[in-house]
Amino acid sequence: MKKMPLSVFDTDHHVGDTMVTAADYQLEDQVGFIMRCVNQRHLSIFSRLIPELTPTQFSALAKLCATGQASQNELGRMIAIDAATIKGVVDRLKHRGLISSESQPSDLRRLILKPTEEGRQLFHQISAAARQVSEDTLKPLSEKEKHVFMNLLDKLR
Amino acid sequence: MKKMPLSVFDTDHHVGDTMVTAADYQLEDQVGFIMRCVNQRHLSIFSRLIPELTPTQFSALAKLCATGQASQNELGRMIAIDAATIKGVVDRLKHRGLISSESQPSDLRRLILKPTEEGRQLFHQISAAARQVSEDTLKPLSEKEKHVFMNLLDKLR
DNA sequence: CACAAACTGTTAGTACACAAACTAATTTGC
DNA sequence: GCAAATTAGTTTGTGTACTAACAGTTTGTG
Repeated sequence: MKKMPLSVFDTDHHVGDTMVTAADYQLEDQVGFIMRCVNQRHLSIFSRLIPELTPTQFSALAKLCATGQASQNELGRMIAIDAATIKGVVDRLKHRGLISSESQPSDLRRLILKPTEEGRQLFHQISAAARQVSEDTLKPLSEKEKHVFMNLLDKLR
Repeated sequence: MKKMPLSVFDTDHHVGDTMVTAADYQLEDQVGFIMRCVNQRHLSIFSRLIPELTPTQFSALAKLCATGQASQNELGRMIAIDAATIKGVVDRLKHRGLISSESQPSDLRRLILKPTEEGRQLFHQISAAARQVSEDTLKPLSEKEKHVFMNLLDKLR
């Protein structure tokens, strides 16, 4: 289904009393809608290859392993997660013993986060799978298409 | 702070026992990560132009206006939302008087959903803004790039 | 006909994601 | 030097989104 040529988008609208019709808005052609679908597929690939963590949790752990340490808000900013959300993510990672936190003496507002040894080990264990997730997600595209797509996607950031 | 050049990304890793290091995984180059960022931007555009509804609620209403009616699960399937999630979406739309539901006599399991007159009016009112959302989201791309991007995105669905 | 299989809707549980409102600590600007 | 602004973290509330488990209902097949 949905294989009708785009050049034709159904012209059989217009009833007479209103000029706006349902037919001139095609939900399944909208960026947001397709992105949500693509994201669903990506999520399913991710949870299959990396059942231990959610994408968000992995992002946080990966960034923390890369930087060594960061405050909670700082970590959120680095991976584009707002303050209210990062709290829950950090709590869950902390609860599982993958990261540790202690308040910073020079600024008592700050919580310094660091990956634990167990956290680092887990990250190293699954980082190969993480690369595979990206590869699998882009699998429907040719090498050239992948490059073009990533380039355009980056422009929409 | 954190303004150290990326070209240097901490090379002081490597402990000796494993070959996998932190530096060879660049979070911000991964499809999933960038898609989440693009989605954030899209969401902010959407809620600015259409503060009345969330993208999911709008999808449901739009599809229901396009088809006239559908059962709850059916509606979910049409817009790629699972049964548990669509229930909440439908409940909220119903609560706001935008759609109505009645059980289908010929199959007592089914709830037949229809947009109310108010729901149809709202949809028609905001459908122009909805098109604008897509346009604004893709604004960073040229006409040619938009076409290429949508084509590739569709392949990843 | 009977009964297993499939389907519809519901609930509970987990996990983002963001807005708004709040406290506490620090930095700034006059 | 001190009020104002900013920053860090927390809490609450709303809205997706998916999994798993469950109760009715319908249907296909033996």
